[in-house]
Amino acid sequence: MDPEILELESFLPYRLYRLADAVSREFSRIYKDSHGLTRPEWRTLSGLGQRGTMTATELGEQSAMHKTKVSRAVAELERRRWLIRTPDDNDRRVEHLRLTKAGLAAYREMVPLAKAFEQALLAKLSADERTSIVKGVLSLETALDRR
Amino acid sequence: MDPEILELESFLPYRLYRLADAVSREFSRIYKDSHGLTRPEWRTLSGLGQRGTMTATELGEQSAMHKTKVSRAVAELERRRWLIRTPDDNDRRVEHLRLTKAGLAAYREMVPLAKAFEQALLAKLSADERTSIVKGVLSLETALDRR
DNA sequence: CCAAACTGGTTTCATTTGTAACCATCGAAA
DNA sequence: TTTCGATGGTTACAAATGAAACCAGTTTGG
Repeated sequence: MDPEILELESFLPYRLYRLADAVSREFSRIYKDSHGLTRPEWRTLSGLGQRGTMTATELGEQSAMHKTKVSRAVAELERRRWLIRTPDDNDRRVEHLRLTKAGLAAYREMVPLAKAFEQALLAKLSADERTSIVKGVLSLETALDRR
Repeated sequence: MDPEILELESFLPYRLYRLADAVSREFSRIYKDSHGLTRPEWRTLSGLGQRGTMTATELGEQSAMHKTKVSRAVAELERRRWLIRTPDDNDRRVEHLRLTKAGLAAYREMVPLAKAFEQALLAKLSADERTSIVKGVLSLETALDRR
């Protein structure tokens, strides 16, 4: 392998990014086409749907989003009346977020679609390949965590 | 597994995206910190460094970028005098792009860093895990291609 | 008790991006 | 040859993003 040349097509960071981008783009149709949500909005909805109540900071940690993204996503979901904020009793900087009935309804509507999407994706792989991708992703995740 | 709830942390599209994002962010320091390049600019440089001469369309195909990204990246690299355009003899819409000496120098400087980055990343994994990630990514790539 | 450092969250501003419209030019078909 | 649809590439505009400044409230250390 020529050390002067980098073969982009086989360069792992590039392949990973391109793959994730393609998958994410495809998946985004579920929340974008149906409800016009952005990715941060979807993640916020999803996080609150899953956990019930969270603060903005917690949301950011759970869904790997910068706090400005969280802030804007929360504002938009609030505007839609899909979530409400309740001030924290002890710390007046903090607000607890949770979905309204409408927000929860939207979440519940999309969850099966999301799961179906993932299933369909994995269904294109052999059992062996499924093991590989899950294992490979996990190992890279943990490798990145400790550093 | 509760069918009403989606566990974001174990949802493959999310994990894939987060992983690629983290890796890409880390990697971007190589071209951003040293030369202030954006990702599309880096990919353009990289594509031309690897292949020698390409048209904008070919660049877009090779590096999975939308043509507006290519167009802007090419314009910027041209402004830096890192690449030059030569009109095609037969088709006057087409231009062939190639790196100048300065562009090539920058490319040659970054290639070893890029390779070292990839090596360092893979070095954190066991041989088994390395096989998994490569195999898993490949299988998903081909799964997405045929559709 | 008070200043200084810190934290949760928002806003501002510049940059990046995506979509669509656009301008050539080309190729095929009438 | 003229017309019309496709193609290579750029541009305009709106929306999404990131960095840094910011505000309010909280904790810590002197």
